[in-house]
Amino acid sequence: MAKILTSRKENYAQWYNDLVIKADLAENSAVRGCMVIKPYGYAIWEKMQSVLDSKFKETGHSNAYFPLFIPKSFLSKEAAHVEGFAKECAVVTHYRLKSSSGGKGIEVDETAKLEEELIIRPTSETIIWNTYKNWIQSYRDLPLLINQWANVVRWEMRTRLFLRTAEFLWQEGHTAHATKEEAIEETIKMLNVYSEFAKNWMAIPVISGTKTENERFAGAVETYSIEAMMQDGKALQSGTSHFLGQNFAKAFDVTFLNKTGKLEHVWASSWGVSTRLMGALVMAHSDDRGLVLPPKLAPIQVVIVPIYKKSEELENINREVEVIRQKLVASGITVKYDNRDTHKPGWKFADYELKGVPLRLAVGPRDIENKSVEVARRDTLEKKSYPLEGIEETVKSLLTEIQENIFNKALEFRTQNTHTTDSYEEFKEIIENKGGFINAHWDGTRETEEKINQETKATIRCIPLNNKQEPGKCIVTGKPSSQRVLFAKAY
RNA sequence: CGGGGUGUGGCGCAGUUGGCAGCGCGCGUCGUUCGGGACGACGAGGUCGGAAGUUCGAGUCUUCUCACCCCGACCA
Repeated sequence: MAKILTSRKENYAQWYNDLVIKADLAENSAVRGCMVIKPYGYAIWEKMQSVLDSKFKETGHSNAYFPLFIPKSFLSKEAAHVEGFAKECAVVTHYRLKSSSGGKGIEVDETAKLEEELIIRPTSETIIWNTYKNWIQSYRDLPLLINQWANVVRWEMRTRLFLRTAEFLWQEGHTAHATKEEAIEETIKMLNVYSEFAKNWMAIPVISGTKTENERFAGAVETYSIEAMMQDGKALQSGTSHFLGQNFAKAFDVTFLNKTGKLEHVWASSWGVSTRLMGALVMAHSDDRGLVLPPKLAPIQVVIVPIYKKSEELENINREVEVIRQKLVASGITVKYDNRDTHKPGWKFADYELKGVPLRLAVGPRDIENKSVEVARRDTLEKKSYPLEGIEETVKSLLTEIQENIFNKALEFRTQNTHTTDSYEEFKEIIENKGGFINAHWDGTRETEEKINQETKATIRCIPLNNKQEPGKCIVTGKPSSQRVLFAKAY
């Protein structure tokens, strides 16, 4: 087999890059830091979108759309928020071009300067809260449960396909509530939507928790996240949900009359997942031969490849496969029959493995003879013949099995790479040599977290929800601690 | 923003002392092949990132410039 991917062992980062490009998920564009998401990659994103979108609808949310541009003055209304995003904003300053004086090319027309500059949204809290001000007057207008699917821009210094790009796609939910309790409940409810999605659809186990002050969203009172472990032991924050308190309501003066006729500021949440999930999906399951996709998110769940010598044989196989295909489609399975005669079977095998198609059926003269089909699993690379009779049931249960298997593999990997220690020396040694997650005691201060970060590159990923309360001593300062927190190097 | 590197057919690269722009993959046509990335023959495709300079002559030397990549600080 021609080796086309760098192996994970050789260079994990390179493997990831190779894979994203070779599997046709995305490529770098002519614009620095911005990627082109290719049809195959976008198909996966669309599946994620469609599942999440229906979950948002089920939990009572409606979609809407707010502008890409945010007046500069809006961004500065919430102090922490502007502080957090100021360094990575793209700014629109002019609205017209003109022909260059030299004759060729165009240049900015300096006479067309905007009175107020526009920020390309790094997130939409400000424009949305400015709008909510007009939508909310009474407790009867609450809760307000809105989501938007959009692109945002954060001018990142260094970018990586899907994991960190200057422009990325995401959804951002923005809700307004009458009480603090309700807003917190919403924040956690959506965090749970994310964690269930990660587990049940992406087949990635995640740890839900709260962020420390250092890692908190700019403008939030509390940030919750789901953290996943990648195959190199690093953590990937895969979704966030923020309890915003009354910060934005106060900044944008969003008030409502409660039942007793008293004017109050509303309580808020915001939550989002992005195309970064694509990166998580790639890095959680894939191997040196290519992508491994969970059946529930695979654009093609089953590919059928005909094996033949002469064209009469192909006609025969075509007829046979059409029957199989219809049975599978009737069972709700996404099937592709690839009978292109421009590529050989071996080439197709390798290509669909690279693209992570969960199951591959091969149908040749031998199979027709034996009334069987050769089925190859992408996750285990196992090949086996199954009777044609009842193939749709076989495929269905294999797909279920693959979905479970890759989740279990990811869970097993995480378990094996999660450590517990009470010694800072050991902590350093683990981070340095083994990687993975570490549960350790921490005194709760920003200083200690920063010290650990500087000395080891590890950060506190989260304080897990429903964490076991367990008195101990901070691994650095020895000060008392009531629980262990989750440390790891992160993307 | 600091450090390092690279720009030559679609992609990956070679190009010696300055002397006819090459190789592999891919692409096209034809034939033989087809149960794990087939092979042969023929063929198409490049103002060598850009500008200026040195020279009889520049992919190669000089100056300037642009772009991208990698490593760090920052970040979902």
